[in-house]
Amino acid sequence: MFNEATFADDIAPASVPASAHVSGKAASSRPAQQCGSCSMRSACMPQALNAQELSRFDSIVSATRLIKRGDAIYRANDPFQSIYAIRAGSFKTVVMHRDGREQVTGFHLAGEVLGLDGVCTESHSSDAIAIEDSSVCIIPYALLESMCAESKSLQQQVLRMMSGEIVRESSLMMLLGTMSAEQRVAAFLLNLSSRMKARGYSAAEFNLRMTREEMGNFLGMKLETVSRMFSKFQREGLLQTHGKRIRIVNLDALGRV
Amino acid sequence: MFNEATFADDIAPASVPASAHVSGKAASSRPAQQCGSCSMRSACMPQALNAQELSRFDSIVSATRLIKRGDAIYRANDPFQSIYAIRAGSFKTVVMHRDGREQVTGFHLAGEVLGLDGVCTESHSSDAIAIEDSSVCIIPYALLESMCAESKSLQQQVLRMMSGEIVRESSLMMLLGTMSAEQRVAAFLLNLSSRMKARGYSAAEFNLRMTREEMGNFLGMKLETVSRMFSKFQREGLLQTHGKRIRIVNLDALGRV
DNA sequence: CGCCAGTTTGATTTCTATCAAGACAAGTGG
DNA sequence: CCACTTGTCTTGATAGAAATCAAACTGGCG
Repeated sequence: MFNEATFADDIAPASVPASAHVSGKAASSRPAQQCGSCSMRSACMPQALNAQELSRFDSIVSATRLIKRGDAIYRANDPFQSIYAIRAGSFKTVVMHRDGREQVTGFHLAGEVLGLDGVCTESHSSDAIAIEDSSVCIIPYALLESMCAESKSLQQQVLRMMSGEIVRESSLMMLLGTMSAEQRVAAFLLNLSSRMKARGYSAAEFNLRMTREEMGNFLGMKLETVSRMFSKFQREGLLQTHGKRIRIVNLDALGRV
Repeated sequence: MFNEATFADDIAPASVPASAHVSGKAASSRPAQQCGSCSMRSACMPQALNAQELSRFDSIVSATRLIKRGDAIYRANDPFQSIYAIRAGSFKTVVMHRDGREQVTGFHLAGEVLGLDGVCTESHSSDAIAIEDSSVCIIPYALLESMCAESKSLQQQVLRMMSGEIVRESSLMMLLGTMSAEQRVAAFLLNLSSRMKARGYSAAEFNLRMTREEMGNFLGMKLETVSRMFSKFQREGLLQTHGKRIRIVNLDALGRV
């Protein structure tokens, strides 16, 4: 049975009562929800829109879709038609090399938008794969583009999102290009911590949704190295781990690594 | 004396007669040129515009600016006001870590656009530094944004450019995250080769504008390693180097590394 | 001509990958 | 309920790649 992800095992944010989530239905596509009543609204794309724009925006968000763990919203070379706002759950985006090696280019949480890589060539250049049962809002790009021409604030929002993605990727290049394995893992944990916090969850204690191998593919190292770094931080008293359960004991020290 | 970069030491493309370049003047800012008569037009931003849009676009390109080797167009944390189209020359973009380590996030040639990282926070997140004497067109972002609201083709062009930058950076993450030093250097040379070719220069023989250290900072390795890989390719008969002068002897084999 | 930034090359160290084995937890089916 | 599978994670031993340290070479330029 499909259960919409609710971070039930993390410390829930006060602003997201469990009832705000739609109870699971196995259908893979459902009518759109209203952005105005979505629990992710403040973190999501239409944050900058006024009431009138919001209702217009609602009308172009055609549907939501449930994605099971391991399934893809889109894959590399799929024709580009829509972008996707994450309503609930988490995803990884992956670029593949012909020889099979893969690089995870990001982990994405609720409120974030996926698929902007497709604008440039009208086909996607990465896979977007759910790392837990998740749901997304489907935003047809052609309609979004049209509405951008009319709404300056939406246009600005889309451009800002794209630019933000560019900046995010630059800092990942910095991580991959200049940091040691130890520093990369620390930076990864801190980044995740602050994003969980921004969503109302505890910054110190949360569950990782990805495996050690996926982390390694993201951080440019092998899963064994990720594991060793976790053990190291634990020995040094910066961290407690129990499988995917993470507890950051000393956030400052982790930042100084 | 300032000499506007003309790749005079590379094999010149037939479509760019030397006279197309403005002769050097030490002034750092000059009136804008007309995009319609610019030798970079086909490779540059306004490629998608019709005559009327082009003239409107010309009017928002306020000026061109000469940048000497080593000087920056903008630096991290500078307020974001304009984006810059490279008329001639080459740049590197660099993100700095507090501890002084730097990651080169890209090398940029004529026709490419710099500064889109600033849209998201209204301040730049990287430095853009000329690696040879260069010139850029200044495109005030506020005006560009306004014109985007009116010209669908310009809006699309800007969105495509941004998306292209996202894709470019993803593939760089792949390079940094999964490839050996040897493969990175090979990929770098091939990439540069194809970009030189796209500009009408020889794909096989060109001058590097950056130092070994800058390449290393880009490729996530030390300058000595870059040098060793060059020597290795040379021993294997894939490449001939003489300082910054590069001659790719076996392009296919370089692609199979 | 000599200086200097940039480059090449060699010797050694350090870090991470690789290979291998075992631990652990969750889930399955008998 | 238990044996068993399976996927994930941890840990250790070793190999391999790149960094570091050091020295010498090159070519351009004042």
